[in-house]
Amino acid sequence: MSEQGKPEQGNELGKGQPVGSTSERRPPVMADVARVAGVSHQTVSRVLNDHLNVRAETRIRVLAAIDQLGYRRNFVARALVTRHSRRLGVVSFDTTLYGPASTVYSIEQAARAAGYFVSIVSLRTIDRAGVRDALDYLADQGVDGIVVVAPQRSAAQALDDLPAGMPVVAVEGGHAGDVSVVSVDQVAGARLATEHLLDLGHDTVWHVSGPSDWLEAEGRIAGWRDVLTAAGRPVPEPLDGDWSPRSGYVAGRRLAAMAGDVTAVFVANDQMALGVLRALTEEGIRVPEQMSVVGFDDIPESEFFSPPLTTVRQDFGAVGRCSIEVLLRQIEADGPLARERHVVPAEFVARASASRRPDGAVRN
Amino acid sequence: MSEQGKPEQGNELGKGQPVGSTSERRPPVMADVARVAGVSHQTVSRVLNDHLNVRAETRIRVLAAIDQLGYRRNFVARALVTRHSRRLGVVSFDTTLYGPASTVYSIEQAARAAGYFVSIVSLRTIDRAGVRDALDYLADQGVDGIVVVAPQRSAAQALDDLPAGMPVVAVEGGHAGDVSVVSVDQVAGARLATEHLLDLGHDTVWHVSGPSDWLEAEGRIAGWRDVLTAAGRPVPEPLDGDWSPRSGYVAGRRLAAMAGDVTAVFVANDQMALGVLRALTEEGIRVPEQMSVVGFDDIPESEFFSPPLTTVRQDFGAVGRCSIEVLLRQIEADGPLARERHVVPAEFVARASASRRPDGAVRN
DNA sequence: GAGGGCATTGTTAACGTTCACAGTCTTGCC
DNA sequence: GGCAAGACTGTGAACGTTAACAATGCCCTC
Repeated sequence: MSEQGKPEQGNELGKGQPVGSTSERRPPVMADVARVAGVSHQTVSRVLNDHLNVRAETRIRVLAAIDQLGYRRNFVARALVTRHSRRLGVVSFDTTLYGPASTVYSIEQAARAAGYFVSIVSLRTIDRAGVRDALDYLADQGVDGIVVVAPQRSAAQALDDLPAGMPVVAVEGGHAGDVSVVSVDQVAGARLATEHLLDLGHDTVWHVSGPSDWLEAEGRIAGWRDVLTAAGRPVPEPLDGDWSPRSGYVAGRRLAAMAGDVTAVFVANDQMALGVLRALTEEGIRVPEQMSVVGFDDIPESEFFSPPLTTVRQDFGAVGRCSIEVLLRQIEADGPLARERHVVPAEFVARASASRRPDGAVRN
Repeated sequence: MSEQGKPEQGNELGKGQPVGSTSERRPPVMADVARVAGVSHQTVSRVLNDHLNVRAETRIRVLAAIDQLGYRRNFVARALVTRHSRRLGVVSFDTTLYGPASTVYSIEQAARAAGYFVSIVSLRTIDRAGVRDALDYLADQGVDGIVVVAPQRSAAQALDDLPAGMPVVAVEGGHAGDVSVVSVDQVAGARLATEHLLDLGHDTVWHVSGPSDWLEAEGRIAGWRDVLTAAGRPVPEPLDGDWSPRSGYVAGRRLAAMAGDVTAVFVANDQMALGVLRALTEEGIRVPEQMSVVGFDDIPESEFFSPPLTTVRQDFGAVGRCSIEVLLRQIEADGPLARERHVVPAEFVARASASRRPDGAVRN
């Protein structure tokens, strides 16, 4: 603002930016390179795209000209004519949470390794319209394909009305209509947790669940219930949470009030498990001596909870990599492929927060 | 793969996708709309861009045609001619960490609210070349501006050689050469934490620091050291960590071994503080009765640590919003502006992990 | 040495939009 | 009724790349 009369983008810091023969200030284009190299712009294009049938000597001359002019290819123009932007879209919900953040991270890594860029839309609230809008925006922006991290039922439904012909992969998207899906085996993971607790001699296992709209929450409930039912144990009413530590704390207070009756809890994620642990500690209930707690996710903190949390690990990295593989296959096929379903196994992680049923507990 | 002879993108699910008069399968373009509305393509463009001087009746006819054909504007073609993509780039390091994840999230929200899309590059490792490459890639992709979440010294240095003429804002970027910077006041935050502990009667305060390359770690050390020095207290050698709970745990073991001498610790982030708490718990050292612990960040979990963690809150949302404001100002000015510096204040959050100096402690 | 094939290069036309300018049609005023 | 100003609309040319095809030169074979 205090400069000499608004330099009007003529910033001539000696940035070493080479200029062509003409005194243009606009960045050089293919035609400029062609002129310098003494070839046609098409030959420049061929060199850039690694076409065969370019004489080695010509290639060298072109590369030299590119170097001399500091030429950089204009991807926008390229995208216009090829109809491919080499960009992928990602729609996700609250990328602040550990799970989505990790998934998106590995998606980005995998995409970039394959030469694709990633545009992100993070949704604050989840509803069908919001997801649909995000998909439309991304389609308008010309992405070649979209990964939808759609862990809610309502988000998964929005996949029914996606832009025609757009390659899409749903992560944690449940049995969404036509689209391919990559997800962690929530049901099996929940089974592992519940079986572990039963194996330790507990009569039954209580459950603090995630929000009812979430498919993951649903899967974890299903696995937990399956095991209890199969073992002929009573199935207590789940206490609902919303993934937050606070909601776990609230549930923990209620569990504490039932201590003696309750000896084992499977909590649907580690953050809520932290809240449960806190509530139990406050009420003077020792974990695992009086009550066993198992979480889900294996966030980096879990190992250092008091006590270290027994939990179920999700391999978010594998989920991200797999989803990109599937998506790129669709994009490269350039036509509808049979829908794929991939399930990444969950892994049980035993630590110190679950142990044998306390002797004093009443067997009913 | 098992379909009838490769439908070749002719998926005729009755998607309600309206088609033009011709039997083209390609999406309609402006010229198609113009034909249907009986106007020129330029008039369609004017309607779309809210130009004045379009008769109301004409506008209605054009909008009707757009609706009928299901026309969607091609942003790539638009970007080619306008030289503006309405897309921003974000370069960040390990978006799995709470701080970067929150910052990137709020950047994305703010950008989208302003009508911009966001392309992300997450760096796995930080070095000058990596950051420079990321900047170049994004510039090639035609973003209108870039936010660099550059909390490391080496990343901040890479800002010295960024693409000429590209608007850039550094988040947590320290005193990076020419570019505008938005950051949280790390030094003041660390002061608050340290002063609080001194106010509680502790003779001095130990410190578990972040990795030395990080500017944030440096700022927190500076604030901590300032306060101790100003108060004439001994300044213990900081124990280094790497932000991870595990490194906090390791530091915590060492602190536990010195219990009695050490009565107060300021830990550079909440995750490491968790590790410290765990180590102290294992060694039977009660917090805060025997040792006070203060963290930094106020992650959602902190409130539910045992004991709930006294810490310093960073308003990542404000940082993200502010950085987008600054960046958009630069972009809209379309020329170099005076560099800006914005500092977001940190907020002290008192909980239960810090208390008065234990009586038994030796005053040296 | 003629002809076919291949390697190599050039020419022209898209891609779908916006910009610059040139028209045409109103409208109001004298 | 004529005229000018302004409202409205159309025409042609970019933007920078790739695709499609044509053209050239060379080598090898017969």
